[in-house]
Amino acid sequence: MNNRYDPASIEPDLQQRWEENRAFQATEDPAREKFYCLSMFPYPSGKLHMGHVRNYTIGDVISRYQRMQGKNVLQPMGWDAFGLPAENAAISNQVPPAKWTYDNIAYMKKQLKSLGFAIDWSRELATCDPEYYQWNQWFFLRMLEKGIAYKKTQVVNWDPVDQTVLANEQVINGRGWRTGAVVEKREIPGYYLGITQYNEELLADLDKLPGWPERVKTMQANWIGKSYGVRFAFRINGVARSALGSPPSPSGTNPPGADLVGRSSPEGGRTGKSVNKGNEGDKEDALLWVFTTRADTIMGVTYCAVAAEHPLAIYAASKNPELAAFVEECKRGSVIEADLATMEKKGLPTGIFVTHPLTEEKIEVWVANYVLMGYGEGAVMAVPAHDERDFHFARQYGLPIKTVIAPPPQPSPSRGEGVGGGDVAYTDHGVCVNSGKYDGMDYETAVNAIAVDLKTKRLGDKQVQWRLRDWGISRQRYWGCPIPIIHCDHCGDVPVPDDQLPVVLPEDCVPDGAGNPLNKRDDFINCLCPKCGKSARRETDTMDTFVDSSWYYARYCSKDNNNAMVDERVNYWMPVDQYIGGIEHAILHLLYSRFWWKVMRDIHVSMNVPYRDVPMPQAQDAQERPAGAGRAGAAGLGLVKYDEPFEKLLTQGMVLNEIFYRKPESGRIVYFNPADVEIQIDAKGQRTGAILKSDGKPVESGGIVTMSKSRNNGVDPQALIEKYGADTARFFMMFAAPPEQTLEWSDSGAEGAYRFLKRLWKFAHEHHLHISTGLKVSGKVNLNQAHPDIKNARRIIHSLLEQANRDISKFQFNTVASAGMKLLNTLEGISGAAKLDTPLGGTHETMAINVAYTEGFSILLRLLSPITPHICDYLWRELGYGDDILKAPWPEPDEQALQQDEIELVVQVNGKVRAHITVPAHAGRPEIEQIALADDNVKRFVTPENISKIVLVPGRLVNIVVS
RNA sequence: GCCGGGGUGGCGGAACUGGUAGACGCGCCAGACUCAAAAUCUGGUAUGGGUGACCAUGUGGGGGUUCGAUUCCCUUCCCCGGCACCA
Repeated sequence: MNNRYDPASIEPDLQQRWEENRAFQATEDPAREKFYCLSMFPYPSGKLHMGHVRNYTIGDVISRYQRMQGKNVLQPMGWDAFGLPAENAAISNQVPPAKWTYDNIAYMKKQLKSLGFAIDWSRELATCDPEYYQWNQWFFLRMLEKGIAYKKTQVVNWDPVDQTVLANEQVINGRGWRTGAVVEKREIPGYYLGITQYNEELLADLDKLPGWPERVKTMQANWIGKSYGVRFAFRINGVARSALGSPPSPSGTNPPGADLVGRSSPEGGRTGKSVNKGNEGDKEDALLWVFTTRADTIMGVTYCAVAAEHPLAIYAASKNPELAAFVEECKRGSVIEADLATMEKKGLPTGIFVTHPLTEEKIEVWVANYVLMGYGEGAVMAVPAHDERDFHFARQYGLPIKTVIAPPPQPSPSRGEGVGGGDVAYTDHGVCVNSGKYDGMDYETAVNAIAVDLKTKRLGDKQVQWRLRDWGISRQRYWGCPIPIIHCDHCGDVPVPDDQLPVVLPEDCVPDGAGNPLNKRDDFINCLCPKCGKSARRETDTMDTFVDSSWYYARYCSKDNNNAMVDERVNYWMPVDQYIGGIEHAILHLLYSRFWWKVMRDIHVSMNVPYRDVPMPQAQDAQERPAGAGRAGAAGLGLVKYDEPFEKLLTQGMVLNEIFYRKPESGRIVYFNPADVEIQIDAKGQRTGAILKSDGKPVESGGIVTMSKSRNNGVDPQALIEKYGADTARFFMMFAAPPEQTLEWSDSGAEGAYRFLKRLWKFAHEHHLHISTGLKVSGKVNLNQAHPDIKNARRIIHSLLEQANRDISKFQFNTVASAGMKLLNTLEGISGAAKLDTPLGGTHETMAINVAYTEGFSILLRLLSPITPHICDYLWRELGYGDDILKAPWPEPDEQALQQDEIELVVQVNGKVRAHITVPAHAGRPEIEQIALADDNVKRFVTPENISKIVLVPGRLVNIVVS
């Protein structure tokens, strides 16, 4: 073998070998335990970044480890290929998004292959492929049939230049992130998915996910935002129900068509817990419904406030120009929640009064900008004494403040000043006062009593409120999955019939930046109405790309089946045993996926008849299918089993690097790539400054942050692979930090990883003969009777293995890598310690050394093989261990090797380490105490008289307590 | 404001269920090899004191429980992430 480690000469060969052997192609086998290891698929942005390398290395280490544990492992890969960057690239380069995307996929796939990931490429998919997105469309139509998908008109952010809806994240300081145009609020129609129909289950099932990080579950729970309270109504004096008309549905939490004023409970028919709708009939007073979590403060209501979009506000504005102007102003304001939080509280009285349902008092209704149309009822009861916002508003407009809650009887020592009226609202729970019959009740008692009273009057009841809104999936964008709807002047919105699917997106469009280019494609738009056959127009909106990523994990399981979305094989592989990806997807993608999966479980589709007559594609690899596979589920069953798609979740940390910059007197900050900066240090290695290599002048350090183009602190993985090879890149990524933590890039750290692999190679080269000799004579040697130095080295090796096995099962790969390094250090130490002379000496001692090398290095190679597969695979074969390390079993420690005759104990005096003693492994307490007390240094602190106690921790330490 | 996660050498990070704090690596210092440099190898490297064996201090600060605390409890400061006029 070559005496020099040259990754460039071995890695491509091994990758080719794995590919030729189809080493990582997964086949369903009910007899074997499966392990589905999934990393979040990348957006094909151009080239891999360090975050990808980290993500996929973590996944690959887990996959390869599980494989060596004997599991049937599936690790697929695909492309989240629809999305805005392709359109933006198309606009600046005048290339069709499809070409840009497919070129990027080709390049990135090459990069992934060069990293040696154990991926089953036969299952590769791209979401922009009609073979994939046809099922988005098909399933969307099923959702439409079941009422889970629906159309409604809602206020959204509208970019007037790009002529598209913007997500809230895409609006920066009230302007479009790309165009800089002032964003407008617009009411436009779109399709929505009823994720709120699943809010209860999405929340409750978080408890079924012990393998998910706590913080992700917390973030999802917060996002779903369940709160318990009371929903009740004020009678609106002198305003008839009919006067308020039929407003647009304000909130995603409500099913389409719900009536705002006196509408049904947001939980609607699902729970059957319908609240009294109040008095029916046009002549009756209309009702103003509000929701509160603090029904115990209901006696302290001094006004009501409604959102500008609330029908009552609109009604009042129609009679009052000043109010109308204010309502308009509010509507123009930002819809970003964070902005609202800091906005000044403004409001105007409507002149309309309502009747308090319990006190019959007259209460004035205000329009206030702090009330959100999208949450609850778009209207609140205001209790200034016990709510911060109401308090500020009341102060500003001189509205009355009525205290109805007093601090609880038990003195709470930490209460601040101003309790019970004064400069702040008292918002804690307490006891009702000034509340008539409710006086003296605590929070819970009061809420219950008030809810009962409201219910008796048929004006309210307890109610659960959710923060989660339905998921709007319409995008006025070209590069996405077309929504399969046809607009007909006679028949309305008509779903595209199954046998006309897929609605294929024209791939040759070059967007010009103004609106959706599909609107200019008559060949796409013009079609015939499936119902009446007259000419009609195709919907040009496309689906949110989060739709694509909501079920790709299921498609991998039956990727070659063009007749069904999923087939029986999905129930073999799913759920995903381990999902790995960035924390940035903690809410959206993971919540949407959980929702989509549950809908797949619940939608009962008869698949006895294929939806269209398409021949099954020839399976490229003639994969065997389990019996019964081929059609999704049996009639009357959901498409999939199981409640949750992802059993365990690992959220990897970001990859960071330092930023360097200069800020000229005038002008913009200039960032310099760390590769072009030289760090200056003093004699102790401490940092004194940094200079730019090119001009030798100082630059400022801006701290260590996520790698990004804008701050020019990225490191290209390609350069790393080319310089050191894939194994070094992988080793460094695993060694530098635990997977969930942030990882700071370090050039010298990568260099150190390379150095270690060179040493590993060198060791194999130097001890080639010893190892092959050891393999031949291993049966003839009992290592438990070898030289003490060898036994000692073996004990260290096996205890390192023990620790590494514990760590790898916890995904603590940094200490696994570290154990590998220690293992090599130990092996390198054997030769000196045992005075190795000739490798073929033939004495028992020499044979023992050879066998110890053979055993130790075999452990080392297998332990490291998930992290650095190339070098380990190569050396395994080269040294004669076997044909294929991929088929080798995972190493387990030898209990006998862990035994020792003598052990070292720590001797403490009053908890401070004073000596180290060596005692026989099975020494009893008297013997240990005697040896400990005989130690010279111990004697300096201990006299026989002052000993008050001796604590003995077996195998660890002796603590002598002296007075 | 609420909810999570963290504060350990010059740096990244170790420390199994309360039991030797700083493993492993980076950096730095010294030495070997070399005409020299790179590469490689050997030794050292928490801080302060001592020639040294050792001693004192030390895991953000303060307090507690314990024979013994990075680990458990209370309190406080700081950093990161998420949510936020949510009624």
